[in-house]
Amino acid sequence: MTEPTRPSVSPEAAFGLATPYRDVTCGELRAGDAGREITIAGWVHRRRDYGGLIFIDLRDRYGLTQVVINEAEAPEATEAANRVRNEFVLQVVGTVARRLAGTENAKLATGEVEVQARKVTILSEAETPPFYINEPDAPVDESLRLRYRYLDIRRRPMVERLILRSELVKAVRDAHHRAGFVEVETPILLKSTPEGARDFIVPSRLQPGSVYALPQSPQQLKQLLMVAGMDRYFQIARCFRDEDLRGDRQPEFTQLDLEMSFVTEERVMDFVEAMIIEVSRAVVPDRPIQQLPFPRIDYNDAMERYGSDKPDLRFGMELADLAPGLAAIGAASPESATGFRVFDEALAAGGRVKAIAAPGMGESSRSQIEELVAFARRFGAKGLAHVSVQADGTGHSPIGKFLGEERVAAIVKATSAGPGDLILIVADANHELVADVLGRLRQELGLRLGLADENVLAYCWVMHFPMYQWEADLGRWHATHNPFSGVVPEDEVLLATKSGDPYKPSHEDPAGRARAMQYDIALNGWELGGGSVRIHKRELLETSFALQGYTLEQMHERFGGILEAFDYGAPPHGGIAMGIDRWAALFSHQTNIREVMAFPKTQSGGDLMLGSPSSPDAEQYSELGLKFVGVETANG
RNA sequence: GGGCUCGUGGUGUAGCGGCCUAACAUGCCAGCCUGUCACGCUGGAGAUCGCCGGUUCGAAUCCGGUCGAGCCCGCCA
Repeated sequence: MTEPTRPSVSPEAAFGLATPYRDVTCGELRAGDAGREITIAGWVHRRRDYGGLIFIDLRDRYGLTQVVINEAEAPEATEAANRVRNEFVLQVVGTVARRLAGTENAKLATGEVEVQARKVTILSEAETPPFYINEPDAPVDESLRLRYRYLDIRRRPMVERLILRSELVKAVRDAHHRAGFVEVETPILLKSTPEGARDFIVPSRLQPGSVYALPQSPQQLKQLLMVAGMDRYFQIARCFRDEDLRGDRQPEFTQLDLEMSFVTEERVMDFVEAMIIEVSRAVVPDRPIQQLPFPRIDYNDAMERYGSDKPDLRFGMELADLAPGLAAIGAASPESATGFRVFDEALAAGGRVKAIAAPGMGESSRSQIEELVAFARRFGAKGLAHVSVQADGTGHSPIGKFLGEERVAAIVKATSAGPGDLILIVADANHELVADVLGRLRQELGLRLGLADENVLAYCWVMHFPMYQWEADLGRWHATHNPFSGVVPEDEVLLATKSGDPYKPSHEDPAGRARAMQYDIALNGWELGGGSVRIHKRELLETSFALQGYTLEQMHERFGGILEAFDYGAPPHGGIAMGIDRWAALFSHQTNIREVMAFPKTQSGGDLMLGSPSSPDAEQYSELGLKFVGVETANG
């Protein structure tokens, strides 16, 4: 205590919003405050000048308060107010008064009162802003918003989204602390982690020629924390991936990362589900959760029924398999099973013929259908057949002449389509392609047709992903999600190759049928997160890595730390990572995560406000032992 | 790496071969106005149409390139 005479300040005062510049914020005055002498500060939202009487709407993040300056009563304040323009920062001293009867503004929370100014001080002047800050609905060019992000954030919608995000993170932290989790920070300067995406690299000055990698996720570290006995860890972690951007992908983003020891799949999912419910109710209490407990769907079922591993369950429009109905009718001719060659070929090659029924689209014009065909082709479909269901329930189709009435009727029946619906059919030898194209069509049309209630939160689990996908060009298995994911216990025996040597994998290995203890959480058609129970036994991990084509040396180079740690007593453990940006975006009814990030990057990875990335200066180059050798281009 | 869309006063848009000496709204500036809240009224300033090149008698308008933003495919969970 160097200042023993300094009076102590109460926490109420220290925590309060009052400051030497203001007694109240712009959002809190009510009728009951009438008569108070106050000082208030904020930005000029709008100014209305009557000559002799000036109204100023003063704004801060808490709200808007009307200030009145009456020339007859406050000539000096009027002089200042005459100079005031939009976005000036003011301090106003005055009296809170009820507004004259009939002049209240019901649109404002503070609309019953106004501040009658005695003194107006200009704390800061302002240029005319490059876009409207006081009109939340005015369209603004994206690059202007990003270049002047500090002005964009003054706008109400951004304020609300950033506050919502803050509440989301707070609710997440509260839930985890209550469940005994410890929040541990992990390094940003890290070693390359085997996630599959490109790393961001940071050159080392102390060890020239060496680099750090920014974490794609704290995956290995959280497993090490389990070995370390932390038991329950979580982190709101910044992650980095050097891949091309999308509306739902930024080069740096935030994950809720968590890991638990001595758990099964069930136990992790139980906690995560309860946590999600609690967070949802805390942050968006008005939005109903469609189904509790969350539906749990096997990966294979999700692909069969929705054509997606992140199905939007807010609407039906499930994929229907047309093959059984067509087969029941028998061959159309000795040469053709269905009468339509495209279907015949897909089925003969072991592929699929599947369809969805788009409600009310039966009257679609030729060009509207063409647009759907183009959509399907973009995702690899060779074509898109359609059947429109007539008022009498019969199907009408350009391919009807090949299929015949009976088969068209079978298609209508298989899709449960009704009058006025449009059935869209994809046939291909590749069953994954059929699912993918129809899944994308389903999602697109579900949104276009307004089938998805925008208010509903439809969470669901997707489980039992295949452990591996075959990479034909590399001749090896590749972990579908995380290379540490454990295998479903009864499938452990499948972690083998036909050849018997795990280093000689082939497409026909039993490993291809093994299911992972892997679970994804989807929300309204977005992948919100994914996790797994990990392999904690070293031998099993080595087998799994071998199947993925890693030799022992490669294994040690990339995963040496964790392999060694596993020799010192690793508990069974599992966890999950969830996209905080996506969650906040979905809570805010946004389709782009930029809208819930304070300072996002453009699609080309730049920051228009600060001008990053930028060239290092000469000194930085030499300190780091780096030299720019140019970029290879097509024409040299 | 590729496809598509956009780029016109401060902002948002219109104009899409000559009628453009570029229109509208809003903002901005000045004046008037004592109860508005997207205040109102009057007047004024403000863009050579992202940039470079080409086609043409003539280009904001057509073509090519380039830069920037967005959406998407590939990529990425």
